[in-house]
Amino acid sequence: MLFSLKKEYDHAIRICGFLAGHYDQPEPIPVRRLAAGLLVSRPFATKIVYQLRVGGIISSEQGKYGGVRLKRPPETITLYDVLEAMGMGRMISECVLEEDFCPLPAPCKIHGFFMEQEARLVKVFQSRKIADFAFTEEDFEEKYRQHHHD
Amino acid sequence: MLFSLKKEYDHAIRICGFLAGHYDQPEPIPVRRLAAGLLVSRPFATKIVYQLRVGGIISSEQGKYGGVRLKRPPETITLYDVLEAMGMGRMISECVLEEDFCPLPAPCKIHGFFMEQEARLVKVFQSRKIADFAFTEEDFEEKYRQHHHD
DNA sequence: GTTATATTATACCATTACGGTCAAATAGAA
DNA sequence: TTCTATTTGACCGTAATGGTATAATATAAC
Repeated sequence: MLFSLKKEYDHAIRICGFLAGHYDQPEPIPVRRLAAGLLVSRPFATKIVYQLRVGGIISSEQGKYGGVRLKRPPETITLYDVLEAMGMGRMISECVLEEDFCPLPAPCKIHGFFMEQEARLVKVFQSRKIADFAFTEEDFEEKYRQHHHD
Repeated sequence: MLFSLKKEYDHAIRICGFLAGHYDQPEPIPVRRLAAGLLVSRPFATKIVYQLRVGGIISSEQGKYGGVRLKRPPETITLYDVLEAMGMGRMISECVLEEDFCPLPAPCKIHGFFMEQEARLVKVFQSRKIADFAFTEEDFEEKYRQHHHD
C-alpha cells in the first residue's frame, strides 16, 4: 500500500484524542484505563505511551494514582506533532536521495509530483489539532461503554 | 511511514513513463533495454512488467525483436491505473472495517479524516496521466546516457 | 528445422518492518 | 513497607518487501 496508517499511529492518535477529552480533569489517566477503554492490550498501550512521552507529547506520573496526561493543551498539539513523535519520518525523501536509483536528473517529474503530495499532506497534518479529535467514554458505542464511577 | 512509495510502484511508473516516451515508435521495447536504461535489474524489471501486463497496462510481444509497449495511448492511462495494476489496494478501509478496533461509532473522526485524505489522493492520482511523466533517453543525466543506435 | 533471443509464469529467498509480548527495574502514594 | 503505577528495552512470530532464479514457451531469422 502506498498510503497506510500503521496501527501504532492510529492508536497513538486515539490515545491523544482520549487524553484531550479528559484534559480538564486534574488526575492523570493510568495506562490500564487507556488500554481497556480503547481496546488495546496493555503492553501495546504501554509501548505507545512510552513513545509519546519520549517524543514530548505526554507527561507521566509514576506510582499509585499515577498515569499520563497531555503535556500541552490539546489546541496546541497538531496531528503532525503526534505522528512525528511516533517516529513517522519524511516519506519520499530517501528515494530521491538514493544514488543511482533513477537515470533522470533529480528531482524527476515523478518524485517531484510525489513530493508535492507529501508536502500537502504534511500541511494538512500540521493544521489539525488534537483538540479536533477529542472524545470521552460518552462518545463510545453503547456496547463498549463502561460505567466507571469516579 | 505513513505515505511511502514502494520501489516496485516507483519503477512501474518510471517504466510506463519510458514507454510513453517511446509510444510513437513502431517496435516494442525489450525488457533488457528497460532494465539497462532505468537502472533496474533484469529480473526485477521482468517482474514489474509481468504485473503491468496482467493488470492490462502494457501489451507484449514474444520472440526475437519482441518486447513491451503501452496498451493504450499514454494520455488515456492515469497514474491511478498503473498503481491499481500493481496491486495498490485502497488504504484506510481495512482499519475501518475491522471489528473491535475502536470503541467509537464508525467512522470515527480520526478515520473520517484519513479517509478524506485518501479520497483526495485518489482523485489526484486519477487526474494525472502517464503522458505527464513521459521521458526518453534524451532526458537522462549525461552519465547514464547510452548512445544506442537504431 | 534449428538456433538465438524474447517474454511468461512461478517458485524461491533474504532482509526488514510490523504488531505485538514479557519482564525486570524504578518510583511514588498510602 | 507495600501496593500500584510507569519505565525501559529485550524479544519474537508473522507478513511484506525487494529482490533472484529458472523452466517453459513463443517467435524471428537463418
